[in-house]
Amino acid sequence: MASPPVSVGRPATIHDIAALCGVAPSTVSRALSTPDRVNVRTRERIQAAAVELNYTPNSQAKALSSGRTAAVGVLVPDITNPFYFDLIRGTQLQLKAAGYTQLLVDTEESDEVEASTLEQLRKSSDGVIVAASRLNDESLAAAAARMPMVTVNRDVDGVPAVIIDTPSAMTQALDHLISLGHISVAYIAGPVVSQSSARRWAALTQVAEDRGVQVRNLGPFAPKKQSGAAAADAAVHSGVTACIVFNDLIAIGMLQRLRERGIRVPEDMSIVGCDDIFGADFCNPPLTTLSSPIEQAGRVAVSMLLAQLNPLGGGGVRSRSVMPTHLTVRGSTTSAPGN
Amino acid sequence: MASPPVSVGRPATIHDIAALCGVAPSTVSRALSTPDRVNVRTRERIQAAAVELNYTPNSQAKALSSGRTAAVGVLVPDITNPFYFDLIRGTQLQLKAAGYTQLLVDTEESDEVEASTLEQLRKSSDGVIVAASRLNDESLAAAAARMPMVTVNRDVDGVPAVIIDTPSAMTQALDHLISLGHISVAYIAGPVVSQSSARRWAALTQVAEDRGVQVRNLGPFAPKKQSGAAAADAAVHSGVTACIVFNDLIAIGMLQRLRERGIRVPEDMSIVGCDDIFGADFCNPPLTTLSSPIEQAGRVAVSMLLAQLNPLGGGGVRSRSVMPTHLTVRGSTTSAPGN
DNA sequence: GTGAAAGCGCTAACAA
DNA sequence: TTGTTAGCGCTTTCAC
Repeated sequence: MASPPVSVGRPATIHDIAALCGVAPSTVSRALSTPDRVNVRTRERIQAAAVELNYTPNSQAKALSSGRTAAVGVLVPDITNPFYFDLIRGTQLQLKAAGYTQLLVDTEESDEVEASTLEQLRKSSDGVIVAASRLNDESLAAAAARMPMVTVNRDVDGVPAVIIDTPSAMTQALDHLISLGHISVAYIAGPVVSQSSARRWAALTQVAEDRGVQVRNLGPFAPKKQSGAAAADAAVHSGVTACIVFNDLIAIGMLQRLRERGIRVPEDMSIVGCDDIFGADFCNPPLTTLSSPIEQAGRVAVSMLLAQLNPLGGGGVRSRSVMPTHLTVRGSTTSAPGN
Repeated sequence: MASPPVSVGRPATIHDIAALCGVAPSTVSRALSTPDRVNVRTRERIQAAAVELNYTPNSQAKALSSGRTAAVGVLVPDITNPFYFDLIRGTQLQLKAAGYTQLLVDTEESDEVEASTLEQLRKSSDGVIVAASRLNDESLAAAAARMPMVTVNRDVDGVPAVIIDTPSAMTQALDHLISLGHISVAYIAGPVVSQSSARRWAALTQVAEDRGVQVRNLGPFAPKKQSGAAAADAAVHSGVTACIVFNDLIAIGMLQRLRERGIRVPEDMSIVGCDDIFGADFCNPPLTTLSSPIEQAGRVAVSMLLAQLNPLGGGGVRSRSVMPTHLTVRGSTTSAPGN
């Protein structure tokens, strides 16, 4: 690589290019952003000059005058929850491909942080993707009315969403347990503000009724591995022989606790998690769980958001996208105790 | 909360406030950013009006005129590597506390992506934190000369850095293995472009020489769990009885492979990882590994960067910060085979 | 202590 | 096709 002939001073602007080419700055602007609206020869001169001067557009200036920031906010409640890695990677890849910058924010499971972040992002981004929002429906709908938004794992009227196919998931999980002979099952609930958790419980009770088995609700528990101990104790105390757990973080914590207490999984207690996070395949014992294409969910969310931003012809804007789920069975399989 | 008396139209600007208060826009600007340069009474009127109009400064405009973006880029090679969760959370918390926005980018283990990201961030951020850079020393130093930078786990002349205390880490790991009777140890190397890996190997050979034991270098391996299978096979084939592994991701992969092959850990082979990532405590068997305060490393990196940005009085700018390490021993402990 | 005015770098009418 | 002219919302001299 030849050393670039850059004047080491301040970064080049369209004015520098304009001067070098003997044209007006606006022509440079056009040549660079709408090339077909400019004479081929001048365009090429300008593009060459841009390269020579090592020009990079100033995104702030662009944003200020155009009103578009080319940035998208991505809000997750807890960045240390592995569930969000794949989601984040999905959004990041898709956003980058579309020329957008991702502004990732960890809202720390707090509705206040989430609300203030959204307010701030209203000006500094073109739209947001909100995963597992902790806001109530009203606040979320209000925020969505003020800025382009796509939610993930959260269904609110009028807000485009990517969600997991919960009914199918719960059906697969419960049927699996039933096939092992379980008739008394607990649902280990997540945070009360988690719509995912509520949806899972609702779906589960429905299937349970249909199948004629007992399910009981235990919790709520924070979506952390540490919560697993309390959850495990509660499950054991309740006398159930199997648990469907809000997420794998809690489920893995339960596995650890049960092992400490000498309760064997799955011989004495069956556990089914949700999400198939990093770790679910190598914990001890390996965790049976509900898997979904999360990275793809991230990409879909981005596509839906960009469709809102650039409503060019073709199909309308999808308002709801349901990701498939399947049960991943791991470890040894045993009948329910007493069978 | 009373419903805000906001005109639902476009967001308020300092002009709106100025009009409402009968002062000049510049006075509003001063009242809001340098309050002491404004008469107490006008200041209070202005601040009240700002609240009433639900004013939020436009960060783009601020950036354009002031040259400061109040944003900091954070680059990691692979966002799905749990090692970076804690780091990212550390940077995020500290940045938010200081009023900065975090721009997180996954550089996908690619030096090109990293370089172009840095170039782009030069204009759109006030500085960057680069974790485990895949750039060569020259490029990285050049980039650091163009913009405020702090590296994590990467030591380059003239670039402020937060690093792990590698010599101590390797000493602890090797001494632990020696105390179990091992005399033939392999180092499972990470990517060739990883300075961390090189540093660990260098430190390890030094300690090994001092202690009079054999260490051999196996690899390189990609820092992914999938690489663990090849690494495990290589280790077994090499005849060593213990491995010190570049990172926990690979180490966990090795655990899985060894278990498949019926090779017991630690009875037949001892494994020591690095990083103590999510999963190291609940994998099977639990992983003995080297732990460091990674979230704190993130916070320290931010502090060092902000010190560069606001070189106000007090101490000078720290150019190097070394995080402590300790060995976390997990699982059963057994003597080396043959002892 | 406050106002007027000149930009920051770019886009977007509107003319030419 | 290209140039001219206004701004986008804010900071920052420089006067008053």
